[in-house]
Amino acid sequence: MTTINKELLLTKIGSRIRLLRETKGLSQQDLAALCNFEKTNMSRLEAGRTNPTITTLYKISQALEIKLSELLNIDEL
Amino acid sequence: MTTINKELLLTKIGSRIRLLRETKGLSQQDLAALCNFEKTNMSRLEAGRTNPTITTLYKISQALEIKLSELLNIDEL
DNA sequence: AGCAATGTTATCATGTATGATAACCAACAA
DNA sequence: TTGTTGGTTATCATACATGATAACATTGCT
Repeated sequence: MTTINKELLLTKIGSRIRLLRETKGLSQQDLAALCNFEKTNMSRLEAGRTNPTITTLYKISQALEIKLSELLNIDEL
Repeated sequence: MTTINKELLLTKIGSRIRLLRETKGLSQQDLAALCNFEKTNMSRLEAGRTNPTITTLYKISQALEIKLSELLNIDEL
């Protein structure tokens, strides 16, 4: 259980969202729409350029039809 | 996979943190110290009176020595 | 060539999370 | 009584997430 820094944490989560989104064949636009926000904000999230709140991540998990814990199921975290 | 409202989401997460904290025999003070913040902020979090960022939740998971996905492993979410 | 789709960055206003301090309550021990 | 521990709430300043718009680059299609 090694602690990683904030930047790495955020990029890992962003990459995880991107992976799951692409697996479902959705564009950033599509996923953003399902979450009721703009594609620009999805781009920012996936790039790890923001520190999302749990409600934002929950909206994404719902749009991806997975559990919140699955969205954040990243080996290193 | 039913969508719940924000307030319920936050109280469920707060309760989850409290449960895990008490299971480890830690006071709010103890856990807050491990996370490098004040006990008042831990109280606020557990009460669901704030919408935590993922970095805050990550700090807590590290302090509790569990994975982030385990911290958020709540049936309904 | 134009055009639509996809994704990115910059920027802004507004709301709110965080970090901190102080005041308070309850339970309990000295 | 006094002091300690555990927890709560109110409040404040500062930083930043969110929601939104605009501008831009690519790619691929017609």
